[in-house]
Amino acid sequence: MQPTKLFELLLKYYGEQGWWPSKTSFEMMVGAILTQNTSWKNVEKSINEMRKQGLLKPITLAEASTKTIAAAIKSSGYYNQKAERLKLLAEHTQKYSSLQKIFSKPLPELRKELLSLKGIGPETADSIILYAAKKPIFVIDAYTKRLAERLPLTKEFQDYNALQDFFHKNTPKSTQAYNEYHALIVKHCKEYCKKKPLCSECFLRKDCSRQGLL
DNA sequence: CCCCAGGCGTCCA
DNA sequence: TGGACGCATGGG
Repeated sequence: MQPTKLFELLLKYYGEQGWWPSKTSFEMMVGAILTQNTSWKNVEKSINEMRKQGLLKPITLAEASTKTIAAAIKSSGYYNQKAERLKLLAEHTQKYSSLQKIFSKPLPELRKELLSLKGIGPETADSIILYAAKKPIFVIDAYTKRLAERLPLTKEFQDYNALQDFFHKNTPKSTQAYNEYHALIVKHCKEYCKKKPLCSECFLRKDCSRQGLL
């Protein structure tokens, strides 16, 4: 099946998702770190607690102790690691006068800079580039790999870069489309891709076989 | 009791 | 370069 066709089907079925759920770019970045290998439900609690304590701004977060931060984000798990990494992110942001200055860099340079920060790997960097900096990059996560493997969409699903290249080469480059596409994959997988037996119940399979796309 | 959740850094062959 | 492992809470 073509990636553009999959996008069309998901969009028609679920409608627009309007990601990322956050009020500011910095809050988005905080959420991106907190949600690493962690359910979004647990992250929401942490974000709310951080908001309550005024920790969602670079200035206050950079000045808070890791102990304070860790206590606030406890529900997200790995709280000692994540507290340190959030603090480093806040301090890095503070070094520039604003996030806008960081985000205005060319995409490859921005990606390299994000990847140099402790706790920001490929997925987190790409999420930030897409949802906070609003530049066109396709985010690969566990859901995307799973869907690509189970449909199957392609054989290039083992390696992060290979799967990302596959999407980049086979879809029109669009921030808005990539934003929706990734959100739709997550939405879909949360409902249908948790356990393998459910895959046969997935509406994509019915549509695909009906249209001879599998 | 188990497994999983919108990963990443480190270590080791 | 790639596979194992630690990190840790909350829900099913």
